Amino acid sequence: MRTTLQPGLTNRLTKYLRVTQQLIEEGRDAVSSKELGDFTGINPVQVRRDLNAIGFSGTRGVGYQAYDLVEAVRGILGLRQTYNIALVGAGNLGSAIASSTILPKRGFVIHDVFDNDPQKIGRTVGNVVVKHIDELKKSVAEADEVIGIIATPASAAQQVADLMVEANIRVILNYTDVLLHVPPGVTVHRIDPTAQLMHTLYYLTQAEAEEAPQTT
Amino acid sequence: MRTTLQPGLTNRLTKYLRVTQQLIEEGRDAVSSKELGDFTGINPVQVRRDLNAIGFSGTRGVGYQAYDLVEAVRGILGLRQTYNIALVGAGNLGSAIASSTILPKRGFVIHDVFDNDPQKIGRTVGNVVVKHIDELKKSVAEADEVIGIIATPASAAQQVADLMVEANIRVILNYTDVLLHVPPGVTVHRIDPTAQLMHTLYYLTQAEAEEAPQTT
DNA sequence: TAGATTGTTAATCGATTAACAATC
DNA sequence: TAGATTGTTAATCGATTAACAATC
Repeated sequence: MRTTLQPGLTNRLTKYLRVTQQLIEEGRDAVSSKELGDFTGINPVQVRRDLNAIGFSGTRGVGYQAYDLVEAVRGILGLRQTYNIALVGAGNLGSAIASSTILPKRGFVIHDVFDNDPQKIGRTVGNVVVKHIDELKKSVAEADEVIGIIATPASAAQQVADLMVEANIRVILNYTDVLLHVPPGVTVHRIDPTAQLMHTLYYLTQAEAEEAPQTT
Repeated sequence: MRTTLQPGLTNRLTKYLRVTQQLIEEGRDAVSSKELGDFTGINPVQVRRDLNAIGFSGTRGVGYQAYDLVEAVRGILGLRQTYNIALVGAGNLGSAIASSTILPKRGFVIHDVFDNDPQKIGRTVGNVVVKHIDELKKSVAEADEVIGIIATPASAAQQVADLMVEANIRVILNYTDVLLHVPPGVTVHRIDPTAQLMHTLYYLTQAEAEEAPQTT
């Protein structure tokens, strides 16, 4: 019965979701389209149209009920389940990711951590005991993991990606700056802040204080 | 003489830049609009139009000369200079960021690292000696830093942001999931992979294997 | 009541798609 | 030559902007 939503719309919905969740943590009850626009860089009229499009109404003069909004969007995006994640790399970066609450708060669980350094196998990062990378395929199958995170040195990234693809991982978060080559059907997201920096600095230096919303 | 380019265009140019730089590292000489499109999620026709718009031409049947493309885009975006960065937080995440080559490769130098933990002051992360957070304002002024990175626990993020604003930092990279409140003129970029994950998972589960380009 | 904010329309603008000639 | 890819036009689609009535 549910129709597939447009990419643009789902993309924006995820942004409203994260901002609203954070505002709730600050103790907020209602949120306006203007606020959502400010924090996401999306036009407030577009925000209202989007919420309308998913059948969610606000109150004139007040805004949208924050908690209900979160629930509505989670339902529509099919985000009521949790997802297990396989993390490769137990160095500083991997440890930071495994210990952070950002992912678990949104329904993502770092279920397994892998490394190839014998010194690190058996140690605990976050709540998880580090396993040898050779066990990746087996663990991924057992825990039904579709998401993999690469937090290794750049030199190992493609090799790890290959292992993940072979293990049937469908979404890869790549924290290195290597351009991973993967077959169609596997999605790679590169976590690299420099694009945003470059874009912002262009406006800072060239246009001196133009627009520059608090993006993503 | 130089006109300010459209936000959409500069945003896309930064993506072409990073992809092309990486392809050069792989030893590539030429790059096609189709490849740039695949790795950035941008339509190849748009890629060609954009490169045309900045006066950069390719060779039919071959593609665009990679090195020249990088130089052209860097020139247009005003990215020939380097920028000093103030990083706050010398834990796992801060250490990982300070040791990574991603930023220096693109002209961003982690010039100062700060923490408030006496145990960490004086230690070296990356190539930098950790200073006490109280020295932030002075160091930022001395090294002319306009970019700040927050890699602290979430509970300290807003406080650090306030210090950065006071020190005249103009662009903040926020690795926590706190929604920072900053005055107009200061841009915040939140590094949070969950929006991308949620978007991709929607298509993976609802629409089973629709589009899903290698974004960013 | 007055202020704030939603809901909605119309106009404009920017991006995507399709199609194809030009040319390396 | 044949294949690949650029350069460019026209049509469509989606997002932004402006403007304002409705209503809490």
